[in-house]
Amino acid sequence: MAYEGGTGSTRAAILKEARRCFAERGYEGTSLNDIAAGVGIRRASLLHHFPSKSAIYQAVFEQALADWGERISKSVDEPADPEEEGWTHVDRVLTEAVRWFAENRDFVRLVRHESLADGSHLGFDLGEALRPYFQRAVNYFEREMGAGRLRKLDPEQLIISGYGAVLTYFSDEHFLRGLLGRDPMDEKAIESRIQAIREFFRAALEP
Amino acid sequence: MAYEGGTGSTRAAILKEARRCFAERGYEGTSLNDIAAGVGIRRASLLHHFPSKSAIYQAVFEQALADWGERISKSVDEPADPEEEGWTHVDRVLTEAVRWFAENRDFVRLVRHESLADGSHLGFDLGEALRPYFQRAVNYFEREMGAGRLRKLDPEQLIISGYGAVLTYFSDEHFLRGLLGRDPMDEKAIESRIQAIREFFRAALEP
DNA sequence: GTCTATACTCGGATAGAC
DNA sequence: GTCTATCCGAGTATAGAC
Repeated sequence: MAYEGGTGSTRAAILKEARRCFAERGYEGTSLNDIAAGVGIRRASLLHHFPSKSAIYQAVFEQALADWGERISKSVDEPADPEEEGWTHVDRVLTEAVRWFAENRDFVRLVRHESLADGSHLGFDLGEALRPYFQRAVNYFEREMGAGRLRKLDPEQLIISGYGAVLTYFSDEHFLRGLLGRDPMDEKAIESRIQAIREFFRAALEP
Repeated sequence: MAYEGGTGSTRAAILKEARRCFAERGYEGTSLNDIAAGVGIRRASLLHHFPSKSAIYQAVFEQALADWGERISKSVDEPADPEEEGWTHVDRVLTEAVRWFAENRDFVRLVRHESLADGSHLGFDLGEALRPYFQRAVNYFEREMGAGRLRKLDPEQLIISGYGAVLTYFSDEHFLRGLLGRDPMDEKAIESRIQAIREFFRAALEP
């Protein structure tokens, strides 16, 4: 749990703006001036709240991963018709996940920048940190495929493919705008994307 | 066509090393010192061959896109059993493409860094530059799906999904190593990946 | 074509006044 | 907690000798 002293609001504002900047331009592409300007304070004042640039980066990730963990718990554990199984269950979790990514593009771009880098700015390994979630998903698919409720495919490879197919759309906005010649992030486009992902995975997974 | 004067070999060495560096650490993460050290000359000497850092970056992309165009022509036009159609054709082109990406990971990482960025370092829009290839693929899928030789899905969305699923594996090496707990790029792992991609798309596309 | 030397800018970080 | 002032290193780019 992060320390919350006196005026936590400045710290929160810094984290918010830093997340935006790091997501947009990556670690090297973001300067303390960029963050400070967004918050409305001076560069030196940032370093009253955090000891260094990389400390800000790490704090942004701690918060982002906490949000992610909370969201996972909600979607996978909590509600859910208990008889929900096979494709119906996958479809619901997938759809909720895609909607969350669409609404949290900063998170997606942050993760993608870090995945593409060599991890030297983050104090820990992002892949290792996400491995428990990954393993849980692998176990789920193994069970459902073994029971014949989903088509038999390699679960690890399936999840990696899904990860790439889903996250790329929301991370590479500028590229897709050029490729498609239209705005890939307006409401209608995002809804089309969600439906396309659902149909694609249904075609691949329904036995 | 790029100018080739007297000692083209230094220029070529610079481009080769620059491609490696930009692919590994992106535009901001690469310094002229990094490139110069790899070539075995001094920073100032780079600027005898290219007017600026961004000019080197642009030249790297020109060359990379030329390689890409050449490769596309070979695989799509040239050989091919003329009666090859439907999934059989897609499978061959897909497999050849994935193998090429596996062997040209610098190209993949270069493209992904640029896709994730806002395009301000490149003199042109990468998405627009690739649009003709994209349109050609879209037209192909429309034809085959219309003829009932492939399952009907949205062609644009399908290609974007494939783009994300295929390229992510070869760009996010460090992340995948942490996620899987093993080397995702050894020969066996890559062969498994290729087979998994083929099976996944076969499941989704075979009518 | 490559080098050294240098100019200039920017980024991260610290010291100390208010 | 925020500021100004300052230090230091790294980065891009240029000038000019060899």
